Amino acid sequence: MPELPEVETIRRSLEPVVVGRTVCSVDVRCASLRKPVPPGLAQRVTGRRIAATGRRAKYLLIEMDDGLMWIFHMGMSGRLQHFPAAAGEARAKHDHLVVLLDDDSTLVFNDPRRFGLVLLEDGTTKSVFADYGPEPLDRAGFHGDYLAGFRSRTNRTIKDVLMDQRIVAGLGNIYVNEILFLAGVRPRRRLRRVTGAECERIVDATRTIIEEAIEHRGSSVSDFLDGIGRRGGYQWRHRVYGREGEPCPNCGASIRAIVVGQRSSFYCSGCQR
DNA sequence: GTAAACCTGGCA
DNA sequence: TGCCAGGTTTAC
Repeated sequence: MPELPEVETIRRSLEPVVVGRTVCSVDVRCASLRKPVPPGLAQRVTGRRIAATGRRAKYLLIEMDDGLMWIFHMGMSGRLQHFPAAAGEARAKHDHLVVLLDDDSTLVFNDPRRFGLVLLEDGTTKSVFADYGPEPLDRAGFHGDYLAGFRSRTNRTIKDVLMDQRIVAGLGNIYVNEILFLAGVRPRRRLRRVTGAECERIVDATRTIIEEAIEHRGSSVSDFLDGIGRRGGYQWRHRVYGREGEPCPNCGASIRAIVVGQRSSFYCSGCQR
């Protein structure tokens, strides 16, 4: 589910209802996610106040008032959702973490497939973000020359490169398909064969698509919900993702589906070279 | 590089 | 019943 726009949407929806709240308790109902939930997590956050929310790549950050960073990754099927006091009692299947706040509301991490992650960072160990590339919306870090600079270092496809979190952090399968359509570049093209001008176009398209997607509060392809249970709206605006056989919005040709790097890819053979 | 692995659920 | 899914890591 959540790529950068979805995680940012979750963050924005949670911020007004969780910042300033104090954690009363944490019920870890299932600790076996992609990695085990850190032992002692409940003890370390209970009694602490939530100072801020943040996001890095596809990770949601909850900053505690003692500087401890509480980090969530949604994997493919994770949700982080806030429930007002009255609604807090009903527990659903796959509710792995239930956080009780001091206004009797709850923050619940639910993840059927358990590909998600819950982490704590206090600055004493190597951060999960240590090897991560720039944010796609960071003009200073992610620009045409930066992308072009990888051309001589790799023989990978442009799609594979854009999905690599060490090169640019936060893009996933949906948005890379959309970006490459807007930039007019086929997903199977090798980065080394992509021109400098095309690198610029790809960076521009990235900005356009990601900003649009955030504006529309992310894509609910099957079941994405934000932090207060709302669906996103960007799925209705996908130009190619999931649209095999439908007409290209530009030229009307039939959208094709192929597999690139084991992931479904969609493109228009008329508009993308 | 490429495939398989980790899981569950939904759909044809 | 089999295949597919927004992600990431690990093993040939």
